[in-house]
Amino acid sequence: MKIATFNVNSLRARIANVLEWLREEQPDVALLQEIKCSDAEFPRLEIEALGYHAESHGQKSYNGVAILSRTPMRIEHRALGGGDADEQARYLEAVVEVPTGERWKQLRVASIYLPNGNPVDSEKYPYKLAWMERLRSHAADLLQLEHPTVLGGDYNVIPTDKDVYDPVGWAGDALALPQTRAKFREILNLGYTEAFNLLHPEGHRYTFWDYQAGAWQRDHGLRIDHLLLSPQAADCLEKCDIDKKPRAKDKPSDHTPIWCELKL
DNA sequence: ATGACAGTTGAAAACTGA
Repeated sequence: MKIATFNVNSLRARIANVLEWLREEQPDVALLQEIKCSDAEFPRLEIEALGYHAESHGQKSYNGVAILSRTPMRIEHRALGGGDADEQARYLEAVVEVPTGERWKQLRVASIYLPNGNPVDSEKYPYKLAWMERLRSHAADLLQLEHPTVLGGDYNVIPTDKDVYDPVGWAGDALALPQTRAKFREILNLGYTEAFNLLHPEGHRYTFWDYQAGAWQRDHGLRIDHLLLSPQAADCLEKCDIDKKPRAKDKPSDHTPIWCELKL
């Protein structure tokens, strides 16, 4: 069972890259962020032609998340609680049916596009922290189910200094501030395992490289896309890795996919 | 010190992103 997350930076602008990635890597579940299109504009036919069920929580121009699954799924939530005035499409949660030999199991997944929060002296940073608290609260509720759950996506959080090429230069950024990291740890401390860090604690492995200033060529990257596993999912974790190939292709997203393999 | 890159909107230049 391969679950991948990929911030595509516009699904319509990236459709060729995304379809090629799906064909080459064959994830069973793909969590997409920054699709930047409404549900009506979602390129459903091309994706379904590759054998995926597709659900989206889209928005015109900005944000937008989606879940692709090879097997049937049902949507559980289209937003986090506690955000009545929040119009931004940043959350989608589904339960996926997983064939495991003689019987089917269920895996809960969420596609998360956590706010960036810059500039930190604007209203955007408190919005980020409030959104993280809403996520923490919901993540706590999900643990009570005691089911395998993967909360994956673009967290816009650099968890530690080993997850950024220039820790000093980024210390005051919304992605790295102590408050941001502490809120992220609060979620982990509920009982979630950050899959990549568990299997690759060495650090300096990135999922994002800015388009500017030759960041990709110089490996000036950030690790901000994460897969958080409930205890029941972490028990099944076999592999986790960052797939740098899509970032090296023509017209790439500035993010690259990260995936994990679960043996449910 | 500044801008550098890419996408969206909408038809130029502003806004957003990380």
